[in-house]
Amino acid sequence: MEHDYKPHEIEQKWQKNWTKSRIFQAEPNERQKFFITIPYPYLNGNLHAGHTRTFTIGDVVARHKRMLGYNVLYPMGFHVTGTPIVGLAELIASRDPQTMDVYEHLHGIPKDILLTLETPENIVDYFKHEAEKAMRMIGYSIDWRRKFTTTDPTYKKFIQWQYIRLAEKNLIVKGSHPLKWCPNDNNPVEDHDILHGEGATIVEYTLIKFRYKDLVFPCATLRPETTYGVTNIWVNPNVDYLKIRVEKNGCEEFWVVSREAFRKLTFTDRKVEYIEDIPAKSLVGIKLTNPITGDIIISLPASFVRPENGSGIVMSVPAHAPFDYLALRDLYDADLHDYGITEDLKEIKLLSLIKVPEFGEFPAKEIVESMGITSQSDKRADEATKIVYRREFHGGILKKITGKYAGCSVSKIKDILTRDLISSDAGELFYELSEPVVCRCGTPCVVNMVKSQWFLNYSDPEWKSKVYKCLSKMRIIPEDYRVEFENKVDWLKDKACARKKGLGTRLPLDKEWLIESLGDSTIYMSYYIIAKFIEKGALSLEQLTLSFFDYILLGKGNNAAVSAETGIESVILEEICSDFTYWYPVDLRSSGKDLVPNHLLFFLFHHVALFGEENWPKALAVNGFVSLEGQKMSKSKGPILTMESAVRDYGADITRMYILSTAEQTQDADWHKTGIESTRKQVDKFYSFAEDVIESGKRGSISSELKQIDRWMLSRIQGYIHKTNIALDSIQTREAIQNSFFLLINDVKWYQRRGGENLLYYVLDNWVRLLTPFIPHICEEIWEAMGHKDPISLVQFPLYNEDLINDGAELCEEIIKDTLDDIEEIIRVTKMIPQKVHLYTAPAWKVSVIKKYICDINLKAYIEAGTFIKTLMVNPELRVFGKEIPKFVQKIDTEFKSGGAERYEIFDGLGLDEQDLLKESASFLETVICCPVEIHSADSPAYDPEKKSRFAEPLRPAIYIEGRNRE
RNA sequence: GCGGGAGUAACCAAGCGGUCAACGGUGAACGACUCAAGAUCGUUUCGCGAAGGCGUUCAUGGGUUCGAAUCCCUUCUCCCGCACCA
Repeated sequence: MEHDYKPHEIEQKWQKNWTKSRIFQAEPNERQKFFITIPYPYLNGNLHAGHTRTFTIGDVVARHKRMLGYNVLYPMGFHVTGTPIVGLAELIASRDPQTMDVYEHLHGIPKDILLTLETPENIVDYFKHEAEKAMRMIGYSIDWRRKFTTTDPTYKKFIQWQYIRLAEKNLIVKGSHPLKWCPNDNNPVEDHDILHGEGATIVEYTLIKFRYKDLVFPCATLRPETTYGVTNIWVNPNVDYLKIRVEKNGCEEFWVVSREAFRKLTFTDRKVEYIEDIPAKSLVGIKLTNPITGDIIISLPASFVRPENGSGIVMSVPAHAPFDYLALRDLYDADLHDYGITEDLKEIKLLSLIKVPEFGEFPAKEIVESMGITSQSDKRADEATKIVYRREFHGGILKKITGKYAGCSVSKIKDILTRDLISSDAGELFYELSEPVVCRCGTPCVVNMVKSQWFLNYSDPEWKSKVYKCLSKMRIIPEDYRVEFENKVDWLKDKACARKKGLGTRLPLDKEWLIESLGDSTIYMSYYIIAKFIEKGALSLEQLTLSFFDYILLGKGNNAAVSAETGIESVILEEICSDFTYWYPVDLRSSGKDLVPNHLLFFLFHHVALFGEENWPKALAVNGFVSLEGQKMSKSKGPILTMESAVRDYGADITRMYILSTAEQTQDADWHKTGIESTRKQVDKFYSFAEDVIESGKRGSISSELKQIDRWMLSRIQGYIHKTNIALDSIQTREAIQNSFFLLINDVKWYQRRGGENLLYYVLDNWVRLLTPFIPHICEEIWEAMGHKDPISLVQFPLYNEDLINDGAELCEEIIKDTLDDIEEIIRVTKMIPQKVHLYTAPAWKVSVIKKYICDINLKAYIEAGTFIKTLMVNPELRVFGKEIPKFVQKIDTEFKSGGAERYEIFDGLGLDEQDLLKESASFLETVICCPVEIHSADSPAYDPEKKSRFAEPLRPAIYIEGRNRE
């Protein structure tokens, strides 16, 4: 063992050693297996601090389980399908300045190599080597024989099998899908292509088709149920309206909409054609038919109607919509003869259709009146609308007027009603952006209905219910994420699963399309098992037939038939099959929390769809992100810290320990230079401790005679072993490092300070094993220096041994430490230089009061202080102290009632005299405070000039310090 | 808007009904060692205190409780996701 800790030398040595000895190459055996996977990285850049956190968590769990005796498989592959790598190749080919800068300086790619990364293939080739190199440099215990890349022809065979089988189960369907669209670029827009409107979403409206003669007046609404309460419709006299021809599913209709609405409709799944302009004025005052009630209603003018929203025509529900009520009220006294309206609008009856506890019959009217809103241009009308809508949505029940829907809650009716409206041709669906979106090219975006897309049918209720079932049986770490997963399963809708651009596998049902890249990474954990055989050349591309995968993954068919069909030797086939049976299912999939609503969800969906329940995954874990000095990382724009550069600068062990100690579980971690620097010092301390212990040559053991401090150390280390194991089991890496490192190192310091040395070797022996999952290289080095031949990576992890827990020893140390702290506090406060310290143990009467109290409370569970005092006074020996007893009882009463009695019981059980304890420790106290210490009993103090002994209490000696003033 | 989460001492960050003036780590100050520096070790780091104590704290304002950083409600602030993108 070298005198100075040189991380890189040690790390290279052990990495070579591990590779050579193949100790992380996992093969089935008689031991229990543990199959842990982490999502493989997407290779459009080097691995960074975020990967470092997630993958290191995986490695720590893998190493911990391995040391607990499990047969652990921790494999890794590379994800390259999809568009970003293609995009990156284009950017590099065109020498985009920002890209060149970020990839050269932050990803650390040498300029001459960077210039060659002009094709996706070169990029994949380069980064997969870099990624493997980085993961080897940081010491992950990965079985590298199983690596693969998602563009491997063999992998594509696997994915095709997956999609053929999904299609057979009718989980892949063809349909239309609304997309944010730039009409100028004629392309979908993603958030990074947008000038403004990033937050915009696509909102599904229902168009209610009011009719007038042969014309349709569509009104867009989010609340189709309110159609039952429509009293009129609104048109804005200052807006341009058009008559258009609309064709959908072969049916032709003529609609009246605003000019803006016409433009939007051209992008929907309808054929539309301009016929003529219609003067707005001619639309006011006409009588239309409500398509679901058959009521005849009038059209009225309103200024709040905006041509760009919906169709530019609005249906009016004055009982429930404040704007409608206001607009109607504004017209009560207006002269509408111009429009040919002669009716008295006050005659229009408000129609109430929702019952809601907070309001009476006409919520809109009530709120407008109570808020004192004056007109439709009042700014508070928006607020009133929100309030009414929210109340009605959450607590509203439909009234009788809604016919067969009466009694339904408003929050549940929308989908049902919409479906009914569509089937009766009273309504249609219409998608609109929640806020204006402008493309980078300056063009306002629209919603475009893309036709004939391939979808994964995630909204299938049966499929979902299987996922719920799977979730309910799974362990979710941390448990609070379970709700999140359940919500997301609920929220997931059908998802387009094919694309035209990028790298990937062709969709078997339609070779025009490529399988979308989130869909080709859902069950690949099973492929790791096959990959080993492909890597060693036991399987050729042609042999990977559908029946091969059926046989291996689903257990369908039989060996002889598959062997005959594929030409794979029967023995090999059997081996692959039994490997799969042994390793599957996945025992733990651990990932960053960003993958919860996508990858992890799909991982579950595809598993439950294809595999039998016995092969459904067992556990999911999620962890937080990593930021750099408070800044969010970005692969394409920086800042970024690569795994390799962190390891190069600080070493693997230090990087590993730092990234896992700085934040817990789903908390985000912030990478600070000062933080990792201090970790370096900490690891260094551990190294020198180990070195000192080894060099001293002393190997005391726990079977030799133990002193108080030894028993204390023994007990403490057991506590940390216990907590570390528990923490690692629930992937609380910070908690695990706190216990196995920081708290333990502090105790070791105290142990040595108190003169402990007998157990130093024992401590090291446990400690080094405890830390191996986190900092494996340095631990191997120390383990070897301790004289062991076998790698520590395969040695038994320390297990909790309750027999070594010694509450008494811990209590005694606590008394000493507290006494020392008290003495030091007095010295500090009085600013004196101590000449002599006198300690007084408690008088016998206080001890007997406490004993009596404990005895009584054990009998009765509750003690009333006054009664207790009376029973004490009966005893003549105690009666002598009658004056002091009430005060003392009061004190212990409050203390004990909040659970403070335990310490006394423990001490009592020791059969130890406090005098002896203090006398034993006196010499220690003397060295720390640099003056003599004398122990007295408060019962008969030889020296007590200031009567301090009266403060003595059991487990808390009184203190009197003689000192001189500081000059 | 919807859904999830967070606000703790100089900073990072645990705690999530009594053991809490609140783990641990940074940073800072002082002391020990040293010719000195670094490393290391010790002490302190909310306020007051020449006796181990007292007082005021865990975003905010209320409430529940014998007892709240911890439970419930109000308000404020911040972060994340909302999709066809990995």
